[in-house]
Amino acid sequence: MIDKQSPIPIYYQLEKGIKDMIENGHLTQGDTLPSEREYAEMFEVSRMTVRQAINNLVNDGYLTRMRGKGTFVASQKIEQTLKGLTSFSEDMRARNMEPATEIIDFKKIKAHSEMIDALKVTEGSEVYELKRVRLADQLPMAYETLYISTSLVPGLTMETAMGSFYQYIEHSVGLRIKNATQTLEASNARKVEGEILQITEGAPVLLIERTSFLENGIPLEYVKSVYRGDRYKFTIELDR
Amino acid sequence: MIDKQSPIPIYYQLEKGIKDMIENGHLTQGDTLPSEREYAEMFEVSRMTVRQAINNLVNDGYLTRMRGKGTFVASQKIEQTLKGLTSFSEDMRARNMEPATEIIDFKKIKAHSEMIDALKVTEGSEVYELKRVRLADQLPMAYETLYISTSLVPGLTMETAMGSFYQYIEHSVGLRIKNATQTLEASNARKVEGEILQITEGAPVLLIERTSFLENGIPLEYVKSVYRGDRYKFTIELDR
DNA sequence: GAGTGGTCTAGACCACAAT
DNA sequence: TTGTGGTCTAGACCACTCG
Repeated sequence: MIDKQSPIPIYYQLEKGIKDMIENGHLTQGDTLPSEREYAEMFEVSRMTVRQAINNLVNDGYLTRMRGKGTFVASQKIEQTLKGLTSFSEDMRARNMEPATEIIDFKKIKAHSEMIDALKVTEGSEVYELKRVRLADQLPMAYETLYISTSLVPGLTMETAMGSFYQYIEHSVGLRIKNATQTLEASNARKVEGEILQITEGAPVLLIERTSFLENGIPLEYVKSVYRGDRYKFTIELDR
Repeated sequence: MIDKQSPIPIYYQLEKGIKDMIENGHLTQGDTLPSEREYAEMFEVSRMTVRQAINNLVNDGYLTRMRGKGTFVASQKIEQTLKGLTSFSEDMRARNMEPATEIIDFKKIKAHSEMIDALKVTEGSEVYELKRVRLADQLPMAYETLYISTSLVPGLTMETAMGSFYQYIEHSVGLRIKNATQTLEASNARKVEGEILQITEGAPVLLIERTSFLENGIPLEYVKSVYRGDRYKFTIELDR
């Protein structure tokens, strides 16, 4: 497992070895790892070197340490999915609700100032405008307007627009979404929003705006959503 | 700057010292820090101890290292402050607004069911209840009710309640806040909230609930806040 | 060549958990 | 009391940058 002659740092070899065991299931949630002194003896390295490997895995959330007890494989998944960027479909499934979509409108338009800022496209270039009602367990949950540059995703169709946009982008187009900037604010439903969401005009709604970015920093989509205030609560795990 | 007799770890004292210098502007973006060996000599500690402090700051995005060149203050702020867990004061300062606080009420009460769930205290144990109006540039921004177990922070006073609770906890009490779970939802101002926030009853408000945890996973505080919907927009950076 | 961060050693004492 | 992780020491050699 460890080659002390290798130019690859020992701590890194050990780190990768442990990480692999977690990822391929040889170590799973809650398992106790050998103690730091055991690892040190096993591979004939210093305990500080072992600690460096384990430190990195703790920082990355793979392991947790408990003084006096030991080092354990972290729980992952459960807390993991609360953090991070999720699509509407993923979000609803995590809440044990069944997502669905109704398309209200889908067309190409000329970009205007709002999108030029968000998507960093040039004035007058073409973007898709997609308006959808997002349903959870058959009931309206959100009304969403999505803008994407046609040059990035030329083959967008009605069919793909029905499902999870993130799934489509990542699996079919092969682009990887890296991060997003999101804002949330409270407001009142306007008349048209109330009709679509089946709530009264003026009822509380949560406005969410999101710009998603690819790995190279290029903006992929700009989405404005209106969520029913009585049915939707946004939950997030924050680290300090 | 460093007290070797203190029970607070040396690396943590140094880490905090450097972080403070960055946060109050004594060190700014691009500045070169003293080398690890210089720090070690300066405070008569081992270089490994210095490295532990610097490692943490690098992981937190405050510093960057370049082999053969030195250690530098990272560019941060812009993206950094958007992520992560921030106090009201930190949040407002990041928006170039001046935070202030008015205490409405501060007392000890017996825990009831809501707090028993959130703070994991036993029924009937004592908690502080602190109600505050949070101001930004002299105007009401949020109305906040905070619960903390008296056993964790026995010395909480009116004076400390005036400022940043996170600053107090981290700098004076010496506890380290690790993460928090936060929910956001849209609602309407109730009568009393409207009066305090100087908005009309029924005006849109953003309800934020937060439970903060220490490093050992113990819940520290449970906070319910009502933010003015017309003045406050929550912004967050999400990774996929 | 001098200075920097990157890695590593072989110990040490402490606080904490379990027995 | 034993074993764990948490902190710390006083060195060492390496790879890299820069003058």
